[in-house]
Amino acid sequence: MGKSKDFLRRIVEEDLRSGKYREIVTRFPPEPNGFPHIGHAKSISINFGIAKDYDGRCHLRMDDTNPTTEDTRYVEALKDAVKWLGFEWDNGIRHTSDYFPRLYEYAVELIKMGKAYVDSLNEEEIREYRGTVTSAGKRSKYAQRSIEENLDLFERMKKGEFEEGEHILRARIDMASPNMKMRDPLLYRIRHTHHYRAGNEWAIYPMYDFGHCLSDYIEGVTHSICTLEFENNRDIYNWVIDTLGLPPPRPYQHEFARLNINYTVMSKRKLLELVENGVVSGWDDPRMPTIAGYKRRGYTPESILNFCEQVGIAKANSVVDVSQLEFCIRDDLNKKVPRVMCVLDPLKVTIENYDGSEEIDASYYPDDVPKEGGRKLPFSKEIYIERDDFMENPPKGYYRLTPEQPVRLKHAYIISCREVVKDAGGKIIEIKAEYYPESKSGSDTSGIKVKSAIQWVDAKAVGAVEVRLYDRLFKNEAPEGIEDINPDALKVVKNALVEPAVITERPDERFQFERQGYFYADPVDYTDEKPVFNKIVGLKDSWAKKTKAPERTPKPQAKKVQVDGEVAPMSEAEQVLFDKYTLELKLNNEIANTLARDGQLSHFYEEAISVVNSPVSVANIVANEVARELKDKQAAELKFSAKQIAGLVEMIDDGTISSKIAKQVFEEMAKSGESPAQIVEAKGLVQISDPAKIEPIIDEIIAKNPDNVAKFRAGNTKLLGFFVGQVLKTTGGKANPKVVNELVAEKLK
RNA sequence: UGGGGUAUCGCCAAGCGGUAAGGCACUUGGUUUUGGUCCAAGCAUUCGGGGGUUCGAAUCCCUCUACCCCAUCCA
Repeated sequence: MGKSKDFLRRIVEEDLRSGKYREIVTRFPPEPNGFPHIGHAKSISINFGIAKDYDGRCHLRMDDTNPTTEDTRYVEALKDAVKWLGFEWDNGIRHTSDYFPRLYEYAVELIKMGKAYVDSLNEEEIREYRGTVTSAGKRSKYAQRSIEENLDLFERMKKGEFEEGEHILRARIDMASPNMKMRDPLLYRIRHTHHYRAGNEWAIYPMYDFGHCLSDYIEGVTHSICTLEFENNRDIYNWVIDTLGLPPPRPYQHEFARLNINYTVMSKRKLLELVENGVVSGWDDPRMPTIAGYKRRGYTPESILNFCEQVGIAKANSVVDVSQLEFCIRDDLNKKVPRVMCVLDPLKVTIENYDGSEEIDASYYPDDVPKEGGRKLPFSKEIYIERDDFMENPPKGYYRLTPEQPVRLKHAYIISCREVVKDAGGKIIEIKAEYYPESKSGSDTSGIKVKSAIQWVDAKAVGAVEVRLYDRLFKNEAPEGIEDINPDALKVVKNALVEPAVITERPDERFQFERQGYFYADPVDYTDEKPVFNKIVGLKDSWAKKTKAPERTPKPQAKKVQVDGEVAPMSEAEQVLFDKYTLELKLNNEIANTLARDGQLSHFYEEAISVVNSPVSVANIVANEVARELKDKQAAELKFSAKQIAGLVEMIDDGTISSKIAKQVFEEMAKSGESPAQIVEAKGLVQISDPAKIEPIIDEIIAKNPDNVAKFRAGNTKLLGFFVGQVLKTTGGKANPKVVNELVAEKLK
């Protein structure tokens, strides 16, 4: 039952198994031009996670090739993020800028090979010359320059003799490539800018496509994992390494889908916009999807990592529901943090029959959290409860305090409402209540049944704190930018009332405020004089769900109509073939169509039927199996011949082998080029059709799977396949499936 | 429009010719001094559509459709 591995880990395992690499080296290569967000966390979790899983190493490398946008402040944020998530990078932080000298040498080498040239077109011309996605580009006249001239120019570019934009180094690949990225990509540009690390030493800086692959190579990276939008860049990645002829081991690039979450934005540009426009208080605003933001909000590294694991790694663009993230943090905090009481919107309750005061022992943790610890709760005549824990005219199903319904004060006594005091405007300002002395929590002999227990705080022993209630930053599921900001994403409660132990004992930094949610002592603004708590996430609230109208209406959304496009008409020659196949050879339309439209296939087919007179069987194999092999190969590259296919068909037709075995034989043939008869002989693949041989096997399988037999008899006919499959498996695929099918159906009746 | 990708439940996501995993969300019911947690049950006769091959297809073949990426001297 081994848990299924993601496709990257599968590749890594295969590379290890095949001996391609002895040790796995990955890297997390951010550009230090912004704060890392939860999408980076996914990348960190993948790269460091894989290195950890396979006993390899993971490097942290600043991909700092663009001096105009990068800054050391972001480097720090990146380092913090990785550390906070609990990972250690191998042997010091690395920088692409460390490799500038070596990168320069590689570029020179490319020039010497005639594979790179200095172009002097201006920016606009370069764009024009590149062509469009549907039309080829044309090469610059400067591509004619001699190697010597290129060398000289490039060196002078490096020395800073030219203005920005005057010259540029390009690879000489193919200006007509269908892959736009391969149309003589830019390798080095001139930048007279101070680099935050390299200073003013360089006047030229490598482009991503040149610097990245080589940095990976230099570091001995084996698996260069990046996001989907770099798929087109993979060709350059390989081109650079290949044409430089770098000795193995060399890295290979693999792409996965970046993380998206609804109700949030994930691009550095949009995040920067929020910061610069003051929509949020900074990169670490608790509403930001940055790692710094989540950290300040109170998320734990464990919850983020767990989230990354839950969403998985695949190649399909997707948008994860934010509720998945919220689940992860609740799930983590539920088993970790102390429960305390805090009243956000206080309503005074005077317990008229209570005098004096007492301290009540209360555990920090509910019974289902196996942790020790507790505190004293001061209790007296005057307390505060949450305003919405009392209703004068409650709806059906309301469990809390009403004029008719008593309620328990969590950890303390049961109270009943005796009188509702209102101000001139009719607003309730106080409840006068009665308590039951014998109802004390833990020694309740009152026999009174209550529907719920609510949080409260003692009026005299209360601490006023600031509580910041955060909600999702955007009101739209797929926000564009500032116009979609949720105006209620932050509500500040200036004077929330919290029980004293939270502040005096500080048993933790994170708390569950009972019945409300999880909260975090703000690491920046919290002081003893003015404690500040951030709401991390609310508790699940099935009452609120029932009360409020469903906010996301199911939206029936009529089934999308599938439009069927036009099929390109056949050429005359194809039509002639098609007619011949259907009319003369009695092929069905689909097979005839497939064959007739593909020159290679029809050719192959004609050759095969000239050997064996079985047009339909041959057609089936050619149109299905041979077509697969011919997808990314030329007919000349095939290891097998039409004649061999004919031989295979003969064996099917005379019953020597079943079509299932035929597939197996075909695969072997495609790989080794041996004749079908040889393969059948060597592997003993002759089919077993004798019921006397098959029946005992069926009996055995039936005996071994009584559950499935019962299910089958109860009407789950799909299970027929299961039994047939089992029989085929035990016979190594040799049992005649038709016979097996009949026998199994018979026996299970 | 050329090229490169991707389509499995409301949202993620396994699956690689033989019984459609799992998580989130949702819906019931039970436990509960948190309307939390926990527990039990229910959630895809069907895998973007249509054909074909096969005893058997989400998986193989053909074809159509939809969406994403590429024409920064960004990464």
